[in-house]
Amino acid sequence: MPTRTRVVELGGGVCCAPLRAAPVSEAAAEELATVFAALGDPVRVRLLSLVAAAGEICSCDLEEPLGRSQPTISHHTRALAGAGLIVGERRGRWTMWKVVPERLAMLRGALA
Amino acid sequence: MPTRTRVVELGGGVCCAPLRAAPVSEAAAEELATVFAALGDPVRVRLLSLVAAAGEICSCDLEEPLGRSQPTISHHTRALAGAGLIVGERRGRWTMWKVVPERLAMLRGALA
DNA sequence: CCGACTTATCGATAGTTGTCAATCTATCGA
DNA sequence: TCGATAGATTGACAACTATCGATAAGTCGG
Repeated sequence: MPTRTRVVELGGGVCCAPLRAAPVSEAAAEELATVFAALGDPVRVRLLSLVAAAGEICSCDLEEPLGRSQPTISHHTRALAGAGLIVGERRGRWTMWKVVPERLAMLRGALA
Repeated sequence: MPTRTRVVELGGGVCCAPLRAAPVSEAAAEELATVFAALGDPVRVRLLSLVAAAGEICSCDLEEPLGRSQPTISHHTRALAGAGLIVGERRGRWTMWKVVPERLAMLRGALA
């Protein structure tokens, strides 16, 4: 059984409306919670921050600043990518990661 | 051992600067992750949404819409309150919950 | 093709968490 | 004081997760 990736819908999702506007549906809550859960780990918060600050960065340049092993870095990038917060592009030996600004905007919208 | 409340600093916290501006410190990441983790459960997302939409609501009026037992509701309100996202005020037999708008604004700021 | 390198996956483990039943504490009405 | 009600706490259990070592898969340089 694979590592339960929980990839969520991008763009066409059910959520975006502010939480306070009206009680959110179960489906929207599920999607929002998945994305928030992806940010619910300090290593991933810093990872996302590193990616955002760099604009583009490869996995190999994340190990040292985050102080985690290579498999653990892979685990976290996978989690953030599954939540749609970052995307990776394979470029030769490297996987270059970038943030998905619309995804962050979606979260801000939900918190508005 | 108590249920590891993980109450985070309110107001005087280390975070608020946008994630993308610069790699976030470990302390700031820890605080942000704690708050995001509190939102990383669909029941809590809907709970927060109910509180926000109602402006003020007691625990007893959360059980039915959320479809969870009373102890579970208490567990979730505790988690959200520990993250500073809601505050409860004991009023006679009831505990009335309200959202903490500044806390949501802090998260939006981090995602900006 | 071979060795070095980058990333992904697997397996194991320790720690965390969501859930409920049972129980306790506190408040209100009569 | 007594019974009813609201909420918190405890204990237990299943599910999930963060972490690493080992290994596999793919890519580049020579």
